[in-house]
Amino acid sequence: MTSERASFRTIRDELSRRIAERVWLPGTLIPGEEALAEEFGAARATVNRALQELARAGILERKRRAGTRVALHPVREARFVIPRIRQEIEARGSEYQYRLLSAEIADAPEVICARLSLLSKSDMMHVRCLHLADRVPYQYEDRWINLRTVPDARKADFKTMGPNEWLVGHAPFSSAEFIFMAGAASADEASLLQIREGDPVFIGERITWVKGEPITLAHLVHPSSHRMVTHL
Amino acid sequence: MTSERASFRTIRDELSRRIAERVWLPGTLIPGEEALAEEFGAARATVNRALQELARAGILERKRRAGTRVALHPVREARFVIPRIRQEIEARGSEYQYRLLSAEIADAPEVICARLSLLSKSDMMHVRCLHLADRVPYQYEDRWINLRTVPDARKADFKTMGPNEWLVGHAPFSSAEFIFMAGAASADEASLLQIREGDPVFIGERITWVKGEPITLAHLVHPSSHRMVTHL
DNA sequence: TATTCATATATGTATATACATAATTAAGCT
DNA sequence: AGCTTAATTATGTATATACATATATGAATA
Repeated sequence: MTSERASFRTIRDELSRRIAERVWLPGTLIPGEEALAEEFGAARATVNRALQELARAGILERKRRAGTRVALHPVREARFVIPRIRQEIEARGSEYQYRLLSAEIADAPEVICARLSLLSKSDMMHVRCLHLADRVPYQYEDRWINLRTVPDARKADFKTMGPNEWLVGHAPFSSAEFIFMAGAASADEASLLQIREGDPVFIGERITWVKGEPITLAHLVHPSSHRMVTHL
Repeated sequence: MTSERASFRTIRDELSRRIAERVWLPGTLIPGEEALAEEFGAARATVNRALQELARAGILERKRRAGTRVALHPVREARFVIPRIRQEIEARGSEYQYRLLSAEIADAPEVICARLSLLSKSDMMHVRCLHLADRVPYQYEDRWINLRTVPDARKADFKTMGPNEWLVGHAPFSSAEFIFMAGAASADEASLLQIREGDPVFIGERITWVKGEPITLAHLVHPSSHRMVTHL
């Protein structure tokens, strides 16, 4: 059809186009891999790769023996980059600043333990800090670190480097949970973020694990001017 | 090594483990495809597939000639499902209810046009509606639909079906932008969501396009009890 | 020293082939 | 009819091979 060389990208994009432009309506059974391979003058493996990518993106549904059809209820997914505060701020062309508020070994409250599925309250490090963009408060971070899984954190110096940045280099995670929500600023948060108590704030919570063991729980508070943007 | 059959999953998981457990530290140059293929007793293509998946997940960085290394600054991404309100509510075991507030053809205000990069204010459909979970307000939706790209929307009956649901079936999108933020409830929003004016709300904005043409802009407002949860 | 160029090399992709696996359909049996 | 079993079929995966392509490296050159 196209004079171009067959490529899984070409095929993927063409199929994607047919779906977007409703040549193939949702629910339609599309031709099999063999047929498409012939149509595009490509090998079945090449078509397979294209189809797998589209299935992974959620716009196709594939089943053995039954064939491939255009997703009827496309459970589509979007991605967002897991923000790393320094990069996020510097990428906007702003100057990044960091201020440590407190860092101490302390017993974690009930709530925190429960969130991390920890039985013991002890061996926890509590870090509170502030991230600024162009000298304006950008994010208030309240973090608990599990010293059982990351004992090195005892020796970490959080005066110059944020716990996030430190953890990235010392304790990679294998799984994570992210929660985003809106809330009202507490008195503490308000004074730190230079807003008024009760003002809306954008809150991100992040829990990370390695091999099922909880590493850290971060509670991240932004003033309501913050926007989390992502594309598909 | 393993007595199992070689498989790109086995290889992927094993490499993933080595990275998570810091056998290979960030920045390390890992063995080439040939070497890994030999180690796992698999073909290079199989190793390649495993490596490509890990690279796509952001934990490996690959460059031709230079080889593959463990990402130094893992720009990791997480995914979230693009919420479809009815499914979201029913998945929680709640009863979904829908209430149309208004649907009319109207000129869009400056702001809306700008967001959609539209020159003309006209040919727009403005829909406002409310989604409830177990009879409690769950989301207030304020949506503009571009009738130039989706003329069928004139004939759509938004009394029984939300515009989101209708659009899913009639105008698939090829690209989208999502914005999440916190805000304060306006008087209108407050009375609809049964909260007080000024209370924090979680706001999602969604713009979709087909082939570069804007389809719709949705402004979605949740009470602050709402949580957007996602895993990695 | 700096620049250009050729070369080597690791990854990227395409292909034919083969077999595995899930799931539907048909056949056979009670 | 109801059940079990076998054949069929589309996708899933693995492999050997071949060539494409980006790029690091060192050699040749200005």
